[in-house]
Amino acid sequence: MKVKEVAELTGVSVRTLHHYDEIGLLKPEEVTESGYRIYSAANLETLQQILFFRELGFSLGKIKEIITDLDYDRNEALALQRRMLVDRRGQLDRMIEVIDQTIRHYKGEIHMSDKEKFAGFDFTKGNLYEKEARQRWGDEAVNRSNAQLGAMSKEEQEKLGQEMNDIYFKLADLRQLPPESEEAQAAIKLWWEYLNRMGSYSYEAFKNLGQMYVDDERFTKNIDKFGEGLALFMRDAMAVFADRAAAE
Amino acid sequence: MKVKEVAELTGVSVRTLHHYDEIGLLKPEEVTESGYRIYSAANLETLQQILFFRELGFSLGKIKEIITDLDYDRNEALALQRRMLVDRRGQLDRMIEVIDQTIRHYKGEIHMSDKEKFAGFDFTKGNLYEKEARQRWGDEAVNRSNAQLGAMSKEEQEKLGQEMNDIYFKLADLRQLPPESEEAQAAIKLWWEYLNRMGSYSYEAFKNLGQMYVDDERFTKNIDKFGEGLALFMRDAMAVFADRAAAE
DNA sequence: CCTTGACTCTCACGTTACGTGATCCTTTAG
DNA sequence: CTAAAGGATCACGTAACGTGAGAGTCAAGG
Repeated sequence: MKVKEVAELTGVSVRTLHHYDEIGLLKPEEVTESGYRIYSAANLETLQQILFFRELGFSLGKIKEIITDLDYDRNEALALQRRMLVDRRGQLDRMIEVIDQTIRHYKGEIHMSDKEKFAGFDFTKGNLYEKEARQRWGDEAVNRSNAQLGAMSKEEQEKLGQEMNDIYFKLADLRQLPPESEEAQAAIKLWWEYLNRMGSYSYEAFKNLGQMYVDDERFTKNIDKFGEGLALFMRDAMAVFADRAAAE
Repeated sequence: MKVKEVAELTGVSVRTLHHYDEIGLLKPEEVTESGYRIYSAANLETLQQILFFRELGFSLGKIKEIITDLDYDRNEALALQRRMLVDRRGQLDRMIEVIDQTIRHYKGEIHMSDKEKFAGFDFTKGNLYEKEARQRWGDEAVNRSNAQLGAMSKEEQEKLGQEMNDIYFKLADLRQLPPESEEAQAAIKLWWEYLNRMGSYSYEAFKNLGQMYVDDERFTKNIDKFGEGLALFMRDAMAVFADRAAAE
């Protein structure tokens, strides 16, 4: 397929395709000797991936990193994109809620604080890659959770995925603070509660899981995509949390 | 409130506030003699509006046009924003659907055409202002439709609003073509069908409605916000459509 | 009163992701 | 074989801020 065809099929401009070629994000499978770009079916699939990530607010640079990642897995990516889209939808829901409130506010039916008026705008802009360690939790007793997940409704699954995202983001935001700080501990408590909804953990297991986040580089790598040093931070916070809880 | 306070409350950066001041989009209520920007509660409400429109993809220039419009009505704007957010959510739903399909496609469970793979990406990017003439249709027999609307479920209402939007956008895209062209007629047919779901029209009434779009400047103004000359284009296309249909 | 740290201001250049011609070459349909 | 349509490559333009740099301001504490 030539540029215009691709452009019309996908809705992006020809210039955009040129641009993506220039920056090495999407190089056409073939270039004729006259210089024409020819795109293959595989190219189209890559483009689809690119567009999904772009819609999710990733910079082209990040997208390039992601899709040229050596162990990039399309299926994993799709699952991730799905969760993020569901997240986005949830955000929109909240914004719609805010609008409804605002309308009622102007009607004098209710009162809204300034904070509430902007509650819909907490864009998780720090676009961070996920790739979710959960799939890789073949080690710990976490495979149970997958079985559980299977038994859950789609809605419940989405809710959980969203929640997990939120917790990671929250933790990433706090990672400069000392792990024993109140905020950190409050956030890590959410993580504890989250995990325990997936299958029960002992304080020991929780602490060990944290240790694994830094010992096993697969975990480290994935977690740190939410923010440099997050794995380390989580390990420390989880240890503090477990120790304190056990001492009670 | 000073800049940082506003920034933290609303989630925008200080630089962004500076920028909005620079381009005259949001001037602080007051500036101290030392040059500090002081924002009022009214400023915050304006900012909320700005952020909603921004989230909906409007350029800052457009937003400025909109909110400095003399007969700008906050309540109308909120209603409009709500509809557009619902639209966006619908788009996300479609994208999620596409992802689900794609996943199944890779699993080999189903087949997807290239077209289907990009079905979620028809971003109605031509960000155009609506303000919806419907509210102003006190003239024609269209008040009936409002009564009907009242009897409809929220979901149905949203669906209709979305559909209307889509039709306007489509027509705006085609407005350079001759009104009797196939595409134009196909699009105007959608409009005919849409209206007839709201209450039945004679071909005569339909044609007259089109004429009104250019005669009554309130209509013209509102319609043309979807694109310069759209009202004129619609009148012509509607006339052709009505004449042809009546001739059958 | 004075210092200090947290804010604030104004340039002013940098960045991202393309848009928009201008100019020139290829390809394809009649 | 000759347009018209599509493609290519510069190269500059734009939108919406980000990111220091350098300098003034303000409230709290010593």
